[in-house]
Amino acid sequence: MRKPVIMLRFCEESGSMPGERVSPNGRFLSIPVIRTRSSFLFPMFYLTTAIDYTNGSPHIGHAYEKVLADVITRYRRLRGDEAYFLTGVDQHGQKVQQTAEKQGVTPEVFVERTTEKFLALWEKLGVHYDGWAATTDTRHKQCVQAILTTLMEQGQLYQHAHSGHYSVRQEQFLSDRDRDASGQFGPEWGEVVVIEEDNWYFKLSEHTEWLKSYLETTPDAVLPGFRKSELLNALERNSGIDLCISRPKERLHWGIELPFAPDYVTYVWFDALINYVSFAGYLAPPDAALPDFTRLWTADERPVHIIGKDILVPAHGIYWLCMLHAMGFSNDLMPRLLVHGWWNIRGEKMSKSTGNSVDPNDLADQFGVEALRYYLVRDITTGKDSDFDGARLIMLYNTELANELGNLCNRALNMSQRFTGGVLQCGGAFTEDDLALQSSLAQCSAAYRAAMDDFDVSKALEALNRHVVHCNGYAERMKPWELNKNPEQKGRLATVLYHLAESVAHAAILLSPVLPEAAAKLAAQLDAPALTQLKLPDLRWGLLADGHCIGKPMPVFPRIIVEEPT
RNA sequence: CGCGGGAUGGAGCAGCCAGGUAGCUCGUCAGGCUCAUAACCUGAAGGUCGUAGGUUCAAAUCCUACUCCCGCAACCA
Repeated sequence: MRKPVIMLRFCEESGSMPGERVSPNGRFLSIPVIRTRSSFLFPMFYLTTAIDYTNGSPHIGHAYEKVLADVITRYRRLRGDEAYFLTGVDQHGQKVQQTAEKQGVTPEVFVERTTEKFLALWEKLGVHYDGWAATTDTRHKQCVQAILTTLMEQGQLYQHAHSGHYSVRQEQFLSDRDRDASGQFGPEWGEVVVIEEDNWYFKLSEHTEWLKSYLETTPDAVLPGFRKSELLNALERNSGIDLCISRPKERLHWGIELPFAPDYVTYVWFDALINYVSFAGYLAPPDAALPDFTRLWTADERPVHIIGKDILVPAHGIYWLCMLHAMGFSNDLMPRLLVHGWWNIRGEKMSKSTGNSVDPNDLADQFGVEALRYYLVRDITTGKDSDFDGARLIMLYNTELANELGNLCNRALNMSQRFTGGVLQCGGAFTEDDLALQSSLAQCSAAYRAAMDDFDVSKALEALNRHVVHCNGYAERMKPWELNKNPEQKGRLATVLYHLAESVAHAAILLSPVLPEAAAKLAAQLDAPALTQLKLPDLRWGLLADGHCIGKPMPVFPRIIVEEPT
């Protein structure tokens, strides 16, 4: 069975100009302005997702992974780091070949159609990647072949004849696991014959001892930690087995040809996994229009591969790390594997066959992109599984965004407009309540940052929300609407309103990795669009200047109204 | 004895790795407010943290056994 591969892409290189960039499908993606720093002192943060297999339509799990990667990338830029985000599609393989045949089109045409669905979804969801990894890309093929050639020269590959049971209908070898209870191969396999076939193998077994010690001595090799024990266990059972890396062309022609054996194509993982380096500029000629590999792939800021728990073992945790080791990558150049969980449906694994898959396109249409993005990173602890629930999506959006943050912005700006003509005054003599609010902001911002650094987006949003709630409580206690009735309290009124507006400004910035559009709207209503250009190190009390005039309030998060079923 | 995860007030979760008054959101009940997107704020009820043992001054947290739920089970070349 083929499983989806995940990849990540990267950020703007230092020195590049802000502006528009043409995406692979010819659309324009706006690229955020990156504050440049010395590339020698500050390595780039390189993040990849799995590359999705183009044999079907994207589902909620695909969307989750890409939104998570997008949020993390945006956060790293907010931190002031440079980042590069690579994602893409895995287009080769037998299933694609078969499905294309069924539909009476060439594999090229078929993958182009399917790839378009993914591209359209990422654009819709505001997933802004820097690099697009499509495995049919010539530059990728050249890299795969160059790596194979080198490994061949180094004696890492060998030819071997394998004989076994082969299903003619399914076009695959069968193992004992495929036998039914009576020990026979069932009718679903059609005619089963015993054949012998030559193939090429990678000496995986020569690297497993190294892998074991690498995993045991590297705390952040696999995140979250509990996944590592699973991997180590699998490794125990896996030792002594090499990896077949070829398929004869008579069975599978839709793939990358082995450079030293033209009758074969490359096995999926030896093709797909390499995207992480091929599209990062590994072994690429200077005119390939790819990033500078030495800037992306560094020991100071090791790459992060975001993957689903289904492709940790064996693909990424064993094959990929061993492949890199064989290619000469040292321990301090091994990528970190950030393993996320799954969205289940009513407690069960999502599956097309049971008809319980969820279409992210429909969700975005129904509830809006903002609500969907927020839900996908808010209602799951990174690494664990969660249950998808439309009612919770609505609840979280309505509660935390509409009622709490949206309403805070709305009431703060409205009072400023009505009571002080929209003009803010920083105030002076702070009361205990003022200082408590400032302290809450500082604490929540710190908690937000710590959680985001741990890739725990949900916890970060919870911290942000905590300050918003504090602000609403502050408003209740300070009662600016009462202060407004007493001319002698004008100064006090201005100070209170300033605390609320300033908090909204901070909240907008902290929210921006998750909801960039909403953050921009909040900044616009504060009439301070430059807020969106700030970085975390710039954040301090007093973002809004004394005398600043804010704009008119407008609900940024209109409540989602659920119609009662009759 | 295959592997991993989960079992925490009505619902959904965090906390467990680095033991020390059980926390969050929703829901429920009562009250307050009226600037605001019928939004906001305060208070209350509600939990023997799956079961049984063990370690400890102290266990949701560490150890052992067990029960139930979920997923995976490489190699499939």
